[in-house]
Amino acid sequence: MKNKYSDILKKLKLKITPKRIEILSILDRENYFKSPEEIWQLMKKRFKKIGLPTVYRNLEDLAEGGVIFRIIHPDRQLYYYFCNNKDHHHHFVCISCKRVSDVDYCPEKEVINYVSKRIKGKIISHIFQINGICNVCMNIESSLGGTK
Amino acid sequence: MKNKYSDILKKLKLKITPKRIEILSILDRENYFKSPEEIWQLMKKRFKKIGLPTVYRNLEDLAEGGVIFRIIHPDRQLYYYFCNNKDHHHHFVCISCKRVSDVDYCPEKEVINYVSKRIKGKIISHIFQINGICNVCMNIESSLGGTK
DNA sequence: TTGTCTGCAAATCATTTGCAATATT
DNA sequence: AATATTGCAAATGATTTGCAGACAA
Repeated sequence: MKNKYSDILKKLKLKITPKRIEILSILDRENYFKSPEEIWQLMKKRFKKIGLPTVYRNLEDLAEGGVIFRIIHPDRQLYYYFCNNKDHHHHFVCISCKRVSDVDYCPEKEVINYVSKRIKGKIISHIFQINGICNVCMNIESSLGGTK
Repeated sequence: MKNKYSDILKKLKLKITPKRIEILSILDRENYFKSPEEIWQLMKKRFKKIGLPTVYRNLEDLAEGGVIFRIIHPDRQLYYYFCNNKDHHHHFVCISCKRVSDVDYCPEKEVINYVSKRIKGKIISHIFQINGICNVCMNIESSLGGTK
């Protein structure tokens, strides 16, 4: 299990430090997106002296390496999410519980033509994120009773 | 022409102030996304004493009302864009010159099924933005000569 | 008039940076 | 040993807030 994260770091040419392993492990543990601050709090359980900048720097490096993903949030704050899905994909984000689900569909191919023909431009990247309510939260909601 | 903006503000139940008119006019003038700071600089030409918070507050209100759009940018900074397109649509953003072009295609319908069947969730909103190089910038680029 | 909008000054707060000490390879 | 990583303290900088005066309806 530890090897999984070591391999990831090795591929990114990042040194294998216990803190990086722990960050990946924390994010991999649950399908929720997390803020640097939250991750820092969890890290402090194991590393008494860890600094918040370390968390920020590592999250940034990992996201840059494409190993974790940034979640777009109105908070004007960064959130991160790890998933094992190696193929290009997108995310469904529950705005209630922060759970993330992979969406194995990418709209890029639908607009390549549009962009090249009509806009005569070249696509470099794209952002696609679906926000909503996950099934768990929908059930909670409905069990709270509520036509109103 | 002035009526266009007044009507917009009226619909949003916002008071019709010269500053709001000017913000809309500035954003409507060119197809570029702009930061609050940039807009503020432009505003100061007419309103000597205008404060930056006024710009922030109004941009936020207008975006909330769906009249202007937020552009997602790695700067961790807000940018705004105005377009006359009333139908639901998305944007192609030139990362070189900040020009925005409308994309009259929405991927939501492609994933409604996916989300309801496989994730069993409910979509509330979605974000789709295409980043690239516009035709103007591509031509500049290629005229700079460049196999390398 | 009445509630909204604005300017100003100050606060907030997530994120970043510099640098010396430490850990990884 | 050589280089990358980290902790700490301090800086940064976009955005927000409180409040009293000004303005739109």
